[in-house]
Amino acid sequence: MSPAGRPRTFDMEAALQAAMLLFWEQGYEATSLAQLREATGLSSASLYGAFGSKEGLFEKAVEHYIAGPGSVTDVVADETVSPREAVARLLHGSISMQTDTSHPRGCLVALSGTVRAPGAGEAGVRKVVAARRAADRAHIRACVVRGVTSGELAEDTDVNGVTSMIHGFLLGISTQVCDGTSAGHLHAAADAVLANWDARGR
Amino acid sequence: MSPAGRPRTFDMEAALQAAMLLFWEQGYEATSLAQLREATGLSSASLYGAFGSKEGLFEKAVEHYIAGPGSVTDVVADETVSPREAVARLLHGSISMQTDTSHPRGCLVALSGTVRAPGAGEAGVRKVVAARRAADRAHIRACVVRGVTSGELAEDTDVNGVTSMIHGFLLGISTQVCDGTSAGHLHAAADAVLANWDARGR
DNA sequence: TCAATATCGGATCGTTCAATCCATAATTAA
DNA sequence: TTAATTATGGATTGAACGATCCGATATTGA
Repeated sequence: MSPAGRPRTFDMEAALQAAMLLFWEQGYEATSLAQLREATGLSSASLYGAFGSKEGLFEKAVEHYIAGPGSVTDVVADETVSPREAVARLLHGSISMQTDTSHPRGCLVALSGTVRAPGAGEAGVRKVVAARRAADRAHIRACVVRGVTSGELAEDTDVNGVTSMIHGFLLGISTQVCDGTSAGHLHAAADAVLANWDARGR
Repeated sequence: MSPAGRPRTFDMEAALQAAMLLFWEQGYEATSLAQLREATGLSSASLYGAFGSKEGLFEKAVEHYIAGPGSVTDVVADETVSPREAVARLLHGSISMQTDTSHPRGCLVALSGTVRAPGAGEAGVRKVVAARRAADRAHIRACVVRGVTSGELAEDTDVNGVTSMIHGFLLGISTQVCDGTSAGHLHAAADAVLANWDARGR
């Protein structure tokens, strides 16, 4: 049943897509409501009626990102493939997505909310992206654990160490892409990380 | 010979230190001039007289950072030590510095200027930190090349790939530290990267 | 048919932003 | 001394900020 009141006329998906691209390109702080209004074609009233605040819009835009381009990292949570294969797809897939020229460079989740600002709104911005980063890390760690139990990795493998190595490289991809490092070099780097995985087999 | 005119009464080093800590903690965009005025104890006139603009102050603060805490990465440019040793000191030194609780977490250079903003000032902010990142990368690459020529690394080593792996991990340290990853896990991760280096020997 | 509800465009809110101006003070060069 | 130059504190600028208000409009449930 439709809710009472005048129905919304704008396309929510299109608005979130436009907002996502803007936040992705410029970051949360540097993106103004005036820009968001122009990009989405919405008035302040519509924007605030639908999302409550700039921070609320950012959260929804991040969710849209995670469901869209950011979904490339979902493969690492797939336990039906071997842990090495999952990590390989995670790294190579992330590189391909982040260097795709049809949208802004890098990863919105990796680049946002990495500094602490005093405003209350900042904490919320930080929380939503940090949560996704923590989830990715947890999935990587689960892969490493699976690798050890399956025998792909040595028994004495430092799980947290290998996890931090892979996750660190993953996070560093974004900055490198922003600085212009080529996809080819990054794919080779991912192979180097995976070679490390192989070298740790018993 | 002293320059003509009324001499400056404030401590330039102290002012840059205060500004550096603020930019480090909050990032360029989220740091306001009012905060910078309070932290440095200077008036707008003194600030603008000495640095010209917020962007100019940021550039000087970054130089102060590079000469101070950021100097830990200088070791990778030291050609008197073996390339593996240089990379080892780079990674472990960076982790120790970034997790030191006597100052903000992470690396100011790695966390700043990773997004493109439309304003003209943004380009300048981006330039100064991106230049340092490029320099670090070049030094890492030189180490990898030295490793190949010295025989530490195999002749068929993908130089750009290994460089991107090491640099990517280095850049990713900052985000991990901001998210609370422990120094211990990161040191173990650095060892994993270095183990990769060793495994690539011929 | 009508009250209640929710969205719309657009004007507008008070605040904060980076930056500038001004009168005064302190120094050097002539 | 005097003129030129630079730094100082403090008031102030116009613009941009995020957010809200308002009258008009469109829909639902009674």
